[in-house]
Amino acid sequence: MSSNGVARPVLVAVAWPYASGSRHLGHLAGAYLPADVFARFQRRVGNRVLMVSGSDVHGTPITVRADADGVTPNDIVDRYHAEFVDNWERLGISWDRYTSTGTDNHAAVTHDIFLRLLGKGHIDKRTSDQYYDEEAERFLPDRYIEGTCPHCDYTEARGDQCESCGRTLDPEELINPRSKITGSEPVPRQTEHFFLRLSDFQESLGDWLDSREGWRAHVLNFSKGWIEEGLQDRAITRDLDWGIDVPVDDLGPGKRIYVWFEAVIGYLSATKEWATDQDDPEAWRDWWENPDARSVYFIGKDNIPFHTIIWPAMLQGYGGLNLPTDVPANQYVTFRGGKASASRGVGLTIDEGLDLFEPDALRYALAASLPEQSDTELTVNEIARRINEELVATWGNLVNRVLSMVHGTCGGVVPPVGERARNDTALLADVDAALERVAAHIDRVELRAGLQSGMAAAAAVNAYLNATEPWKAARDDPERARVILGTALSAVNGIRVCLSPYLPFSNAALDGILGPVEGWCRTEVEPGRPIERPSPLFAKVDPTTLDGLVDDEPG
RNA sequence: GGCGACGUAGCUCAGCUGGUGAGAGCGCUCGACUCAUAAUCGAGAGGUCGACAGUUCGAAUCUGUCCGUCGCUACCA
Repeated sequence: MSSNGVARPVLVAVAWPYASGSRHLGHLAGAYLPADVFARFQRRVGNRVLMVSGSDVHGTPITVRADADGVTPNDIVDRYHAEFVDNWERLGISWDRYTSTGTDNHAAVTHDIFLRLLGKGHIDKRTSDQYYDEEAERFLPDRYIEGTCPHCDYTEARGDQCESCGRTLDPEELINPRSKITGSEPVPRQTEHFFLRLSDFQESLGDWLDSREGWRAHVLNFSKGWIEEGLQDRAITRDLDWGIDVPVDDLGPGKRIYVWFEAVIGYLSATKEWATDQDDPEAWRDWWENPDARSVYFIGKDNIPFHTIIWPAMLQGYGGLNLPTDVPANQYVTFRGGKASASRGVGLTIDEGLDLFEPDALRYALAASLPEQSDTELTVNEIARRINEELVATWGNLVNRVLSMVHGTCGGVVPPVGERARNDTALLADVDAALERVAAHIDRVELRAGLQSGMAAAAAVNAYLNATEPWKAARDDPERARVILGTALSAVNGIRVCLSPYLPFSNAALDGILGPVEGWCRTEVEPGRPIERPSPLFAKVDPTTLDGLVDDEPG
């Protein structure tokens, strides 16, 4: 909420997962989990949150994958879109709209932006030489050309990169190039493509970036680096038949809009799709045209230039739409020192993670390890350690110990508040301070620190219980025991609000036990409310079930 | 090759524009407690802040070189 307490529109824009394969825990920690924590917090403090994303279904890698599997691109897309939707469901990622770039609406919005930029002269048409497959009668994207790598003599090198030595290539460098489609030798031929004139925005983007405050240093550094090197105009069409068609027909067939030009437009088109679905087609404007609106883009660091350069350039060129308020890109989660990659079998896919751990437990472990400042090394054992030694031991156990005592010594009901002593009110003041600390951290997208502050409050309640020893008071001074336990219960009820953006499932369970809490505050649990014998909020992970898993195998 | 980072206690990480004797969590040691998922709480041990050189009254923090790791390099997204 804004400082004057007025609800503010907050657009939570989240990287569009690419439907070419399973997403892994690195993606989850990089974008989806932080976005969800942030969105849940913003909703709870009363802001008007719209959290949008969808599956990115176009582009060359998907056609390559389809060819390799002997199926259509649609088959690939349908398979992984369904998997993603299932992932989000199981993880409790609270989308307001999760769609895909394959909708008519998205194509229409993309065309609108393309045509506006074309009309304003920010898109122009250029001629270049490109390899052409005469047998297939089509131009070839770099990835569809294979040949021998000039650096390492690997014979299966692709036109964009050699997978053997890892160097990036231009297709002209390949020795004995051949078409991946027909095997014939491709020949250079003139082709036309549309270019986004990024150079038009060199100065305005530089000024904009210079005026950003509170952005992460690595995000700003990287973006300014692009500006300093000089922005190059960039082709935004490709020789492909899988993608959004070009809304002007003077390029001929076999051309599509480049995925990255249209994928970022998804943030806008998904918002419009949501509005239409609300029977309020103009509602999207509140997040895109209202100067008080905030837009926060959750992405991994590999997507930085698309969100801090290209998309802002498109928005500036289009005119009248809000540029990103912040792009708190995360670094990488690494496994065995390398970037997680489902395709190379490094790290766990989201599916695999969910098969091993409860959703809240997995969310906790990842949130505690978010790569906000630097790459963070993760292993399955580290996840289990976070769950067992931190989540279960400090928080899960606290809830269980308090509920058990209330059940056992207060006649199975929440005791009246009674007369609280100084140490009681001091504890509650600590919890209230924690609520403010956590809120400040989450609002600045310092999610690790926010979680840590919440856990510190839980540890303070444990210390309070050790000091006040209600189990002894229950024998000597039952009235005092009831006051202590009522105090502890109130503290728990505040802390679970601190943790609710991170742990939605267990928070919902506590809604059932303690009654729901609205807003970002600590409330007293209603006296007289029955408390049954509790069962643990989280199960401990048995480490022996993890033996021989992914990160113990050669990577 | 070029660009951007990173290398801080056993592990995972904080340390903003240089300045009270270098931090957190976990692990470890010792102690307390026994309500609680053998959970909790307290105390303690443990670091030449990658190496070397420099700037400075003073550097983990600035500069340079080197070593190591990683990412990006605009047709992967």
